[in-house]
Amino acid sequence: MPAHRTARERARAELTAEIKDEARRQLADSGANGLSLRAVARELGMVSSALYRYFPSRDELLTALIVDAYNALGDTLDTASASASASGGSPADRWRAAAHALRSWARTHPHEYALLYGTPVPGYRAPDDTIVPAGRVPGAFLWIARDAWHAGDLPVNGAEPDDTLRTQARTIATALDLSGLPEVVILRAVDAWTQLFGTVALEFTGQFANTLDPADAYFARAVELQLRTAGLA
Amino acid sequence: MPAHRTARERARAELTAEIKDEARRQLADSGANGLSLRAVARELGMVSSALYRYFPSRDELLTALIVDAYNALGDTLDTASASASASGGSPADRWRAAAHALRSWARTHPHEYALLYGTPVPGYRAPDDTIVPAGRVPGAFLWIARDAWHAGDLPVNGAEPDDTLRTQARTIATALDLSGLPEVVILRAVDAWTQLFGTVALEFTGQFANTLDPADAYFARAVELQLRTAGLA
DNA sequence: CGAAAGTGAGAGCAGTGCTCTCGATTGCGA
DNA sequence: TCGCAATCGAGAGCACTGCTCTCACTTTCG
Repeated sequence: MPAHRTARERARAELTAEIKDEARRQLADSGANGLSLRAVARELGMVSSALYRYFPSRDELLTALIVDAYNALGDTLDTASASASASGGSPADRWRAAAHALRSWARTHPHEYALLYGTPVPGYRAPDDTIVPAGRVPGAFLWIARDAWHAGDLPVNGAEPDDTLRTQARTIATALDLSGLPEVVILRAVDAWTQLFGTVALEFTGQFANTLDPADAYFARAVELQLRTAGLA
Repeated sequence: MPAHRTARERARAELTAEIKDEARRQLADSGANGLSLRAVARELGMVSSALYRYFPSRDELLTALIVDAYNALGDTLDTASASASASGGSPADRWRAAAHALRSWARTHPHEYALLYGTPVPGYRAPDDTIVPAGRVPGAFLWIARDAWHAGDLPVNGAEPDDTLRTQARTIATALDLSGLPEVVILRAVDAWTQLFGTVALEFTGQFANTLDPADAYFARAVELQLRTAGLA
């Protein structure tokens, strides 16, 4: 990012960032439904119509926030995974660290988590700019399996998938840079990711209320099951 | 439901039902965000303020729809499970039937599914009237495990849970009428339910797009994994 | 029969997303 | 350096929302 040339461009970039910051702030304490363009503008001391020079619609603003949130979550997971690795942890330890980081992020950023994995608000749309950052989240976990495989720590077993699943596994492999991994290994890692996601999603939507309520113990147990599913333990 | 006494009571019950029907219709093609009290009233030929005689707020209307949706989903799962059982299916077959029924319901009722398992919109609320019907959904699956256990089809193995998990498992047991089941069996069934939910949720929120896109094959595979997790296969 | 409760209509408040017009400012090419 | 064009903020306005309050009318029940 080079120094912005004209004063206008600099001002525009700054204001765009300020708008996103204020929007993130409102998102954090009112949720996506409560995010109001007018309120953002008000808080920034400008009039609402001026905001449309920067974001053509409320949905575009939300999309920008979604991309940022995916990246923030991706960074969090990468950091957790990397630091577990740096301190001599096994692939299983990395998975544990990343899994707990995911749960923790969801709990500390509920509205952003909801933005990513909650209701796809309007009529089913998946803006193209979101799919790459979105992939970083499962990626953080699949990459652990990849590294374990390359280190020879991962057994190849389990039923051979059929053709459909094989080609879909290959699609995942190319999208997430998992070349060389056998399809079975990929699919088992996906299975484990699915389990992890399910646990977090159930807790998040309150389905554990009154039963598994402080879900710490169950989550820890679920992570161990994920490790067995993925072949990491 | 006895014949309603006064004409007023009858009219009230009918109108309440009509409001919910119209609201459900709007929900089905606009989503929860698009549900407008005024539009419902307009469609019913009444004025918006009159609607508040029947539902004190938009949220109350939504809560009523949520309860109905939980029950509709619960009925669907029960039916699938029961008919698999009636045609001589094993517990595993019942789980398969119910699991596919769950996915199918989610796909055919996306907005209602989103209402149940999507963003908990405002600031974390779980109206008490929803928690019993909500329990029917995991219940439909845990009851399959319970029946299999009583039929002696379910092995008891796996690591013994610690105290926290034991008592939480017992809470689930009393809430869902699973008396007699060992905690390990309950927890393994919960694990399987978590996996199932995760698979549906990931597909639903579009996380499989461009990778596991027609998710039929992967879902079938995931169900088999659930059966092994629960000990049903 | 008459009071009390229930009901619908209408106006109104405060808020929303978004559009359009109108000056003012800025930037770039001639 | 000057002038035109692009960009920008402000303001008014449209069509909508949830919700409240008042007022008249009807039903119910003591």
